Amino acid sequence: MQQGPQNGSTEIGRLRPFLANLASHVHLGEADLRGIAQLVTECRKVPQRTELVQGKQQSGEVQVILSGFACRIKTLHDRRQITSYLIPGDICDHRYLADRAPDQSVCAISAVEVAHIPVEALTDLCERQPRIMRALLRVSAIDSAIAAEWMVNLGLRTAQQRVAQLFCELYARLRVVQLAGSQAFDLPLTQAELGEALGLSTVHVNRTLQDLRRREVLTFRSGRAILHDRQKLAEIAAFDSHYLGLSDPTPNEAA
Amino acid sequence: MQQGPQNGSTEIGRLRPFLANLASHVHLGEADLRGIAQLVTECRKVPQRTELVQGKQQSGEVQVILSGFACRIKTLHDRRQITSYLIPGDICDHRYLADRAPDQSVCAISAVEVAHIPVEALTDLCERQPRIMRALLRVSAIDSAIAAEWMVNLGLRTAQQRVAQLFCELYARLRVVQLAGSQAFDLPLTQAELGEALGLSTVHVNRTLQDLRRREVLTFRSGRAILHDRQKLAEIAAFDSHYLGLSDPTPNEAA
DNA sequence: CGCTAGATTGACGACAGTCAACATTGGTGG
DNA sequence: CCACCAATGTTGACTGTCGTCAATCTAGCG
Repeated sequence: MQQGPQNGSTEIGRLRPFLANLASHVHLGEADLRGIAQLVTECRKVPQRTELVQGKQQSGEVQVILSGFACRIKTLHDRRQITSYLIPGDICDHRYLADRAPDQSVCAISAVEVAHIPVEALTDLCERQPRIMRALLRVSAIDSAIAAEWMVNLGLRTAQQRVAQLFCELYARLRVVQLAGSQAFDLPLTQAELGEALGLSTVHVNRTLQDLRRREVLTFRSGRAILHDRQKLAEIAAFDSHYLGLSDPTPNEAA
Repeated sequence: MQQGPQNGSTEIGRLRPFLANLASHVHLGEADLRGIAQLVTECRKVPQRTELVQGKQQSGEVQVILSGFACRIKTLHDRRQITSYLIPGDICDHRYLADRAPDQSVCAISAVEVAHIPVEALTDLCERQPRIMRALLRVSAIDSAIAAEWMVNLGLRTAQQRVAQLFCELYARLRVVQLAGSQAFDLPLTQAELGEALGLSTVHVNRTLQDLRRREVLTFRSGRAILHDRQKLAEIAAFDSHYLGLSDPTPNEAA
């Protein structure tokens, strides 16, 4: 069933977040999953705070996060804007779809495991299995939808609402890959890194978090988020999960 | 050479902005252009301030802007965030790539002409002509890159810089479709609409524009922008056109 | 035990929002 | 041709959210 130490069903285990992510959009069979798993040429561990993908560089590979957290970053002068958080199951960048490199870099926030998949092999597979193609395009579309929601965040929400929105989003996304409990999840971010995503200063993030904590809505401490009152949190954020394209709330397959 | 009153080479003329847009990323031959033009089933005129695409609705067609300006919009409570401006040659939304509707609506800013292309026909063409597929994916990738740049705008630029950035971007994009002169272009936006894109209040947009005018960098008045000092404007914005993926500065074909 | 990264606090200032009045423009109809 | 109207642009006064700076606290770690 496998072709070497790197391929086959053992890979399915490691790739689970990615497969779960894809399967949450388009139904994929055993064969599809195995097909994808076999494309993985390399799994590597990357230490905290390392660049996974460089800004203007071209590579023939797609990188998929298997464990840990990363983010896409754009830099202006010497300040950074985090344009998205990448969680297990996410594709580092979708530039592989178009053969040109946009100007974002991807940076590991925690220690991260990534799988490499050669673009060509993936393209071939997509041609044979349109369902897989569709799943990948869906993932990419949702990526854009998240970007749009973040613009709303930056453009018209207050600090409170921004923080609340982000935690609602991350909760929903982490649920998909089974990395969130019913009201808590691990999130190895510093307050500074939250600020870089939310367009807020570290100090203000701190105060906002304190306020939410005091009101017993959300506690975020030492890398762990506890959503005491998801209802209220969603209210504050005016959160509508629609944009995440989660049709089925909790896929149980392969759990 | 044509198959009816709606198809064939006459369409090439009207579709020129779209074709120029595609061709600026991937080289396309006469045959490709004709192939695309023949897919157009309908061209309609849409009055100012009309919704072109509704939020959560699915349609089997791609809509392309032929003339006029539009924008994508997300709404929070009763305030709007413009997530992108659409200019002639742009595709209203890329949801056709994934078979699921994100939650943005598209709204005509000025009177607009749009061409409709059935998704299926386009998909078929893409399969026969991978170059066209690649061009479409490139366009979609640049769309994402613009979104990321707007996040930088909202997240870490000041009002001045935001305005400057936006005008730099629009200038560059309008150049591609031959809608900008050497230092001026038409832009039928109100200051309020600028504010909705930039995350600024109308009043503040007004003051910022005044300041840029006073400093003889940029004049924006009654729907026309004049870039008196593009150099300085780009400096203020810290503008780097790289993200727009413009390899060749001024394509002259079919001009 | 001291070091460092991260979190927290306080004081202060500034950029941008809000409100409300007023001016200008362009379009419409008498 | 002018009067009127609505939409857009402009201005001033005031407010508030949030940024900056800098000091202090805390916890993990060698």
